[in-house]
Amino acid sequence: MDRSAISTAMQDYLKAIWDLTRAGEAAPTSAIAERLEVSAASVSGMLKRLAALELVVHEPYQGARLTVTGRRLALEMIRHHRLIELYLAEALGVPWDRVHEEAEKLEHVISEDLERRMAAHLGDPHFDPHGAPIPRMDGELPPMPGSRTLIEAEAGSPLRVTQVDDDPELLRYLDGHGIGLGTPLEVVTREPFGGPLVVRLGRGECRLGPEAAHRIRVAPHEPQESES
Amino acid sequence: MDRSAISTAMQDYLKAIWDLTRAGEAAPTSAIAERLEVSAASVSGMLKRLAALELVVHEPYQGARLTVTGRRLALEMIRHHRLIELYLAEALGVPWDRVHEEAEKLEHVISEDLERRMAAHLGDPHFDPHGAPIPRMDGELPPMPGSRTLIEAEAGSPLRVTQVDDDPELLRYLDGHGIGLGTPLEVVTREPFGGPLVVRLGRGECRLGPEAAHRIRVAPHEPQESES
DNA sequence: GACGATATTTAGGCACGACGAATTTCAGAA
DNA sequence: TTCTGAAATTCGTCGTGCCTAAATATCGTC
Ligand SMILES: [Mn+2]
Ligand SMILES: [Mn+2]
Ligand SMILES: [Mn+2]
Ligand SMILES: [Mn+2]
Repeated sequence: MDRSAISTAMQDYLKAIWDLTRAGEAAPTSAIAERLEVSAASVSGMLKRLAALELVVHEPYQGARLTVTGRRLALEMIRHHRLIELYLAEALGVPWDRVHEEAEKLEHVISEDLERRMAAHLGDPHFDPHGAPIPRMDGELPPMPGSRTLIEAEAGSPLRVTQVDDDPELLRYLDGHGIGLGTPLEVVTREPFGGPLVVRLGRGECRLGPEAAHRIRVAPHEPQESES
Repeated sequence: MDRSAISTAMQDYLKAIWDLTRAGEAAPTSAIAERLEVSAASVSGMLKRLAALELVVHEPYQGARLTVTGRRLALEMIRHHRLIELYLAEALGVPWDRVHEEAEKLEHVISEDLERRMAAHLGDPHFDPHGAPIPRMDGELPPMPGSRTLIEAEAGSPLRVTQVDDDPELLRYLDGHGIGLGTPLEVVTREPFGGPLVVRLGRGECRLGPEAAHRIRVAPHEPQESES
């Protein structure tokens, strides 16, 4: 079973299910429907087809999980997606808020040869422009740095940005505040009741809404590890 | 009318019609069918749809021509195709016998922004890896060097290869003989009755079948124009 | 004016994926 | 346990898109 045997819509379903099952639980029909912006009826129908192909296990009313083959195909698409995002950003200077949309189309049509050439050109990278890990060719994910959401981070210790959400609007918002991957920062105060987070950035400070802070992951910053 | 309004199959029909009408005559249904490997009935049906969209003019039983809009869309796809071919060859080292297949899929999904970035990266090139002209953004074709088929070339004068056919098999054959774009050569003798062509290449000679020679275009070689 | 080549129309098929409405199942509250 | 609302599934249908074989029509030529 290789990807030419399934449609691009199926490939997108597999990606969504992979993501929704990260935490270990089966992916509910409604969650898949919301993610892909289709009706629940459409999802039920597709799950049946994917189950017939043995790409998912579908326990009716209990959600869906990927089979080994389904996961392989999902990770292949995710590898394509993230490699393409990084390639576009690095080689062609596409800004990080536009790479996702482009990759969403290209991921389904590049050949395995092109995938390998892009990876080689980039030095077999481990992370995409948003800090998400790029699955290896063998289907393994590179180890992630221990990280937490900016919401969960304790105030007063040095942090650096390790990952941000895909959403173009968020990315442009972060650009406007000078926040990118690797940016060192520190939580100054967290206002209660969903108030903004005050963050120190270099010498300045800025306020981030909790919606944004929830979509930024940070890890402890080790200043002695800086280079150049 | 922009390309997102038509399917990739329609885009491929427009490309085929553009190519078949190069010589000025309308494209016969059967020629389109052969080119795209579909039945004549399919072509008649598609021509009707394309005519309804005012992308072709279809005089029944008299073949099809592109309208101004149809030509614009065809040339946009051809520009994508040839730019992608060159980009893959130059930036990623994809051999010239594989770029066509890859471009055939990518041409339909890249954004206009990506098209511009690739072109800029390549310095707004005029020719693809096979020597075919790359339509400009405004839809004009760059001037071609005066050239003729190797079959038609007179023996005994210095020539250089300016264009070759897309066909992967031919391209690998040429690779095997050390023939590429720009290669200087000279026709030594032409055997009659469809016999092979004897060609001098550097200090060696080689024989080319007429099928191959027909698909290679050459122009007079000007030795004084060599650089480096 | 008939013939063979070419093209079109007709009628139907198939893959794909989506949807609304009706129905079924589940899980938690009463 | 029974009820009930949320979640999921099934059912019937639609729509797009493209293709084909067979029947029919047209064209150019002899
Ligand atoms: Mn992405
Ligand atoms: Mn996709
Ligand atoms: Mn080509
Ligand atoms: Mn194509």
